Amino acid sequence: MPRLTTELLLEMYQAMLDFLGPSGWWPAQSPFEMAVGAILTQNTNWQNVEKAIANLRDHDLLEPRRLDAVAPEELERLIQPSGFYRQKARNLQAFLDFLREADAYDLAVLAGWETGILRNRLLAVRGIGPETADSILLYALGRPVFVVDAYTARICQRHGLLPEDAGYDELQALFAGRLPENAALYNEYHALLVRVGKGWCRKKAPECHSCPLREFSPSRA
DNA sequence: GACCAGGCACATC
DNA sequence: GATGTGCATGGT
Repeated sequence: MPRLTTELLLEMYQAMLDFLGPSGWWPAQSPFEMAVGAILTQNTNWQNVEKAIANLRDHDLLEPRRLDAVAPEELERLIQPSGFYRQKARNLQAFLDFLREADAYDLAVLAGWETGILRNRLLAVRGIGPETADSILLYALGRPVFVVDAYTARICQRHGLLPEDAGYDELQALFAGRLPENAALYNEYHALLVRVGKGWCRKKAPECHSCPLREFSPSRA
């Protein structure tokens, strides 16, 4: 197993960035829209999420107070294309409950919260687990929190960067413990990992020969 | 028609 | 604490 250093992680980052260019994540017009997208994209293709977001936008509902006033059946209908729509309607409502109770319909209010406290509060919301909480913290709120997902795990496993049984927290610590605490870096790093995962490090038929990370293999290190 | 997608909650052992 | 299962749509 290669020794995992800050230098190696930054080399991987640069290799992906050189090859793919900046990602421009997260595609959204407001922090609230990003948070909604983070909930809707759980185990779901982003294309389907875009349809649900477009429905909400068409009804001028990408705003906490108005979305909070929508009937559950109507919310289910609008987000139906994103799949798991009954679950996700409940989850969105739970998130809106949190915002209302925190007096944070204006998400800028959350700027006054310490990151660890806020993360725990998000994790207490039904439907928000580690990845969704961290996505909201990083992409919607600009906190330096490294987001881990299925692609991150797969890439790390394929490249022998960690034991196969590593969990979310270990995976996160692998990056966060070695990289400078920088939200912009974490943002782009995660986005690049997802793009590499989609493009090359697929479950079936991986395209390792042309992968931007092909030089970072266990055999080389 | 099977497989996959930027997870999570809940039940069970 | 680990493992299994339901949730649901749309693209490949």
